[in-house]
Amino acid sequence: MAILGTVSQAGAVLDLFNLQHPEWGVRQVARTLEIPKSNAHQLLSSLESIGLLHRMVTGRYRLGFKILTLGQYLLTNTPWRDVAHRALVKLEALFSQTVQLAVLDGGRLIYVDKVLGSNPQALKSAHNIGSAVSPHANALGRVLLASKSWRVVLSTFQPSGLIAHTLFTITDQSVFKTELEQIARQGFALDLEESMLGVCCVAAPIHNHNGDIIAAISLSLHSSRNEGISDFQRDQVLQTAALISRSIAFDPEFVSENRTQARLAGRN
Amino acid sequence: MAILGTVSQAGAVLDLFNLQHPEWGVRQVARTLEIPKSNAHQLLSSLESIGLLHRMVTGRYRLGFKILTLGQYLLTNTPWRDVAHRALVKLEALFSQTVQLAVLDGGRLIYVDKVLGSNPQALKSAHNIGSAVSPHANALGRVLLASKSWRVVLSTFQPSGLIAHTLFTITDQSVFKTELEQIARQGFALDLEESMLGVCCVAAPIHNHNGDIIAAISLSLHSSRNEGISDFQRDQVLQTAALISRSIAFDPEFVSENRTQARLAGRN
DNA sequence: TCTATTGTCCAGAATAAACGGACGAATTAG
DNA sequence: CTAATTCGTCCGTTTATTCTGGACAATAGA
Repeated sequence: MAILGTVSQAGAVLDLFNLQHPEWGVRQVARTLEIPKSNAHQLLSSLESIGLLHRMVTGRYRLGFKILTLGQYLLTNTPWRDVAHRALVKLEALFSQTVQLAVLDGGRLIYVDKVLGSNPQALKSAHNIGSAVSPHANALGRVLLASKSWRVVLSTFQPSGLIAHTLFTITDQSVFKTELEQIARQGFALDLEESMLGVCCVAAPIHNHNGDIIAAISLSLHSSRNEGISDFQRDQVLQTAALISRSIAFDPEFVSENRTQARLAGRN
Repeated sequence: MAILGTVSQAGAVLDLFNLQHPEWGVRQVARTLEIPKSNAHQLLSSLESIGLLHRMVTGRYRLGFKILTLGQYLLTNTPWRDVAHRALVKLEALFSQTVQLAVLDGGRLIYVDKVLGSNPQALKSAHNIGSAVSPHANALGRVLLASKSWRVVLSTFQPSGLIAHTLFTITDQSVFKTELEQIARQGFALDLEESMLGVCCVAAPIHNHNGDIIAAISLSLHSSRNEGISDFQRDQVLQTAALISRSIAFDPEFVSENRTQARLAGRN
């Protein structure tokens, strides 16, 4: 174990920067993190020196554009994303409804791709690439959580608990646990107006060649809790996810990629 | 001064991850950075704990998806990007040629937005959002460098020097300095097949309300060094950049935004 | 099955980071 | 226009951390 305290603090500083607080000053950071001003100043200027933060002429700090570069590296080096994108396009063509792709990282559901539905009534409020939300009130999040141990799942909604988004959101832990077990058995998750009123989703997991769940896709549509999702829609989402999983597993490019690159890099 | 050594090293580790090397192991990092294995292990696991890296089941590391989230925060909190995007759309509609938006950060030119030209002969090899290139052989990069001191400019192409991309790339430092001085005087930069054969660009700077150059836009088209860019095209790019600058300067949302948010945040 | 390489962990030794205060500059309030 | 507050920056001392090399088990390869 043993995590470097300095890096941990640098991470805490980075976590201060979000949609509501795009810009931070030295004393502001010091107050919020309850550390001396000198320490906050060191952390901010150090993070600037490695490009993660950008120092304004006012002496205040914002996120650095280098983050975009790292993000592009990440997206480019995630080959299953291209496979999934093509499959999502086909799925959208079938239903004219919004489809999305997401992963679970750090206990948060992070959207990685989307295709907006061409149907005029399709969901247009889809998340941008990089949007992070709590996974519990979401078909995508739950289908990804279903493969994790209950201990890990618990940590994703601590300390705030299962926050209700609508009156249908599951807020009881034991009910939620039963729900996850059912999702793990049936291999897909439903969201019946639990994240947003009038919106229902179905999500299915994507596996890599080891059988691990690495991502999930979903189909979202305006529907009531009673109407829900049709069996045909659900099956098509499941089949699309299975198709993506198979492409990843059998395409030699993906199976061997990690090892090949590791070997090449090791030659240095 | 005084930059935290631990953060500096963490930055060096982060910089290892790029398009060619998406995945790194402990000993591999230790060899490359010439640090003990234990140290590399601590840095990697610490960077994972703050979400910047993701640990594979093999024990190797990749960039973490949290970076996408930070990138989305950055893009959302860069309001002039929306203003510029609308202007870029109009510029593309006028010429049907590819237009791009970029900033200078950490000595690198980083692309922030683009609109691909609808003309079938338009440049389709535009950079993705987040792409980072050396600024010297590029109209966008040079118009941004022109506002910097020569000392800063020098540091952007050290230690490799002015690398030639085509036979027209300026590789002599004194010639390059003269070129930058001319760009600073005339307020725009040309790229006549210096970055890619058969491609010419014109770029103009965007100023904020303080007069600082914060970004630049460019128009790219297939053209020979002799044909170059027409005066009309150049003037339209200049006018578009000026329009964006004025929108930023006079729109009260942008002028007061930083201070307002600072004040609100300070109330905590 | 045997070998080489990997990620992980531990305890002493070496060094960096944390801290509080002082300074000048910038901004706000009167 | 002036005064007072708040800001970012810097420095020297105290304190705590990180760094290092080696041993271990697990894994992948021959």
